[in-house]
Amino acid sequence: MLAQSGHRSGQARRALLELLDSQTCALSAVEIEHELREGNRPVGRASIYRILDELERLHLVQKVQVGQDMARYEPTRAGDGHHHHLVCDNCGTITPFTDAGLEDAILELSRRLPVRVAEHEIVLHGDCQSCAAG
Amino acid sequence: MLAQSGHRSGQARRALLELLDSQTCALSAVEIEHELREGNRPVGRASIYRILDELERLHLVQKVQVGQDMARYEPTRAGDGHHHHLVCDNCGTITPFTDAGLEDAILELSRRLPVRVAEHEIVLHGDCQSCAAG
DNA sequence: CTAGGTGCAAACTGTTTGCAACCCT
DNA sequence: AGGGTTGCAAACAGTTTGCACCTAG
Repeated sequence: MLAQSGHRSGQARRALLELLDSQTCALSAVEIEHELREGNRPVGRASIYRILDELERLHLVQKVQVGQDMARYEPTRAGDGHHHHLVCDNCGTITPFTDAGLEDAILELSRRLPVRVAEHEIVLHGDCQSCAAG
Repeated sequence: MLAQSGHRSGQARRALLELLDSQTCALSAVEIEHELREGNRPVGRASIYRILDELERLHLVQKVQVGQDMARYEPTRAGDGHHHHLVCDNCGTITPFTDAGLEDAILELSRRLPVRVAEHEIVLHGDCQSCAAG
């Protein structure tokens, strides 16, 4: 965890990084606060937002606006972890997925556009498996 | 404007629909309120949100979470109006774009996934033309 | 020792809700 | 006339900020 980009360690920061690293999909700030409290590493709300903001600037986490309510954050892993989200409009469940064809299309599109595309975020809306079945 | 899905007309609703129809890209609730006030058709904040919520349920407008702050709304036109958004991380400008390859990829992906995909939303992050140039 | 990190509580902002007045039909 | 519709203001939730304390280096 090379957050040595001119930053100190600090317990809150460490706890948050460990939590994020153990997660596979996006977490909201509230969920993070709750998880940390459960794990006996309580961290103030303010610190959570401040740290996440910092990590985002360092491109270590990405803020994703899946769903319609609160923001979610997830670590930007090297590529094997790259995925997108399917949100169930019925129950709100968020499911990650990957698709090579989609990535190719975006790559090609990026070349066509007269801008520098740094990140992309894809959100599919629909009914998740359990809701579609019911 | 066939909002006759069991709903009445009302001036606020009419004014909002007319405004949305004249726009080409997504508007935020605050922008909508401002625009309506400018056009001498002031509509209460609450009504704006209520109407937008209703229109979304009727699939006449789509709520898009572009950027990181407030929600934006735009009419769901038959297909010619379908587009996605590129948001400049530097100045916040939002630019619409379309890409057939992307749509194809999503269509194919939808078939592969074990869920019913109703809508999709793609947001590219990067630097817009003016920011990249500066 | 001291600059940066942290927690608390108050301030902010976008969104929602309660309620009384209003106006299409 | 009557129920959906609207506006106002207060309530909410997530996020941000001010400030005093603390801790890593």
